[in-house]
Amino acid sequence: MLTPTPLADISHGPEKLTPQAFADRRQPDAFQAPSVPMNFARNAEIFAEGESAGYVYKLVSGVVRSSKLLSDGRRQISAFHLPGDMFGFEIDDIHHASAEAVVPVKVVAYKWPSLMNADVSSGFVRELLGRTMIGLRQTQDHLLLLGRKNALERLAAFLLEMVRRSGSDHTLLLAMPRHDIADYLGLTLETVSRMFAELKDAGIIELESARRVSIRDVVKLKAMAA
Amino acid sequence: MLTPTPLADISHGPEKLTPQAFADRRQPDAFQAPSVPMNFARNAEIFAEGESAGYVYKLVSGVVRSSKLLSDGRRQISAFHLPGDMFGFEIDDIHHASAEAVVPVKVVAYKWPSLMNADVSSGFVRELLGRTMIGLRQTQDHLLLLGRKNALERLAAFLLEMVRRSGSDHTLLLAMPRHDIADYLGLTLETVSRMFAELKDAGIIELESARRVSIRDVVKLKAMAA
DNA sequence: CGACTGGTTGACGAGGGTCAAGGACCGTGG
DNA sequence: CCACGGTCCTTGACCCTCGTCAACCAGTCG
Repeated sequence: MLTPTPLADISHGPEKLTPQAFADRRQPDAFQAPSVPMNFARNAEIFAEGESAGYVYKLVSGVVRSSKLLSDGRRQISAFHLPGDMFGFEIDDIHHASAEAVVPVKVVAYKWPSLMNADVSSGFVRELLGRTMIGLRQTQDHLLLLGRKNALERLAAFLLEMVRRSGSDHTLLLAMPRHDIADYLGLTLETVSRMFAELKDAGIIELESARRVSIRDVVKLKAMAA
Repeated sequence: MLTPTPLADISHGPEKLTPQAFADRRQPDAFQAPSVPMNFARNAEIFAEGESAGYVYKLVSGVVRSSKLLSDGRRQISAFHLPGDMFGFEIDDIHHASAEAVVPVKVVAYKWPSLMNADVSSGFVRELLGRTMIGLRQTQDHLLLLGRKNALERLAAFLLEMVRRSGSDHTLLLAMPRHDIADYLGLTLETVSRMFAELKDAGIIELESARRVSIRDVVKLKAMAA
């Protein structure tokens, strides 16, 4: 069930995975404490689809993507997690999506006591219910985007979501490459790139670099998001 | 906890909303009981997006669709609810999707005590968390379908989902029209119709009528669903 | 019988995917 | 210092899947 550890590209991350963090990751039982801090390098896998779900994660810093794969490699990213978000909780101890670090990431892992276990504190269950409900609502909004919006509307909605969640007013530093944005929006990276160009040509955004976006006209952007 | 119930009542009869049922629907406060039985006619609105959420519903018989609309009328159905399912619970007392009866429907409504209210029983919160988590997982699976599968794969997956959830082995009575299937799968009704024809021509299904589907080759159907 | 809802099928075109080439921007090493 | 390799991004040409528009058919109800 536990897949072999693939940390091929640790070297690309500015922040290396320490031996201790590496050990934590696959054998977190070594810790007796209720919460375990962990670090992951860029593109490192936090957990994989199908793996048994022994821990819940709270993101401290960085960005995480949750995704599902089809057998032929098609991928759908269901969410980007930002600091403060929790992820990885499941009802049946099996992860039904995988989670990877988009950039170097710090998390805190909590032992996950099979959800319906009676000795889980009521307050914790309530907190989790709130977070799960919010996640469900966001996912339903995303269904509408994937099922019914065109490419330009999808990118506009994505930029607005990122502005809102990152708390910045009109300048945005995207943590993820075009390929991840494409897999989040149900498009190809080429189409995402073309839509960026279209928004730029319309004077709605400015691209200081591929990852650094300035929103020049939020009103028009909201109008495009449908 | 999860009460399994026989498949939907799919009679097409235009069972009118009785005056009492209509009153229940908009002023359920008239009832003092903790649970209120209600009936809804085909296509009747159970609650609308944006409405305040005073009740949670448990489906007794029939089929319900949950959907969201864009301002120009594009619609995405996020789920079909079958008997035993619960729907309509929200974290902030505002419905973020609308719910309508696909066929004549019987539900039981429970007063919804602002979720984070301390006097909600812990058992109820746990039950709700379980159902919400299952809903979240199904919605994430649907993201993958909408973002990455083609028309034929979508219809195949839909038919398999309906077979599985209705508990039937290989004959299926679809409660919903092509238009609803299309809005669930992110397609047009014409494309849905063409994909039905394609599956029929391939000998994988048989169409005794538009709503009555026999699965002839489940293995091939599963292979098509990707 | 006619009106209405729901479903099928065909012709056509557009939106976005595919394939390919090339540019920008790294960090590393000669 | 520049060359090199790798990753990421952009842009163009072409084409295919699915949406649009329209006609027609099947049931059902009044």
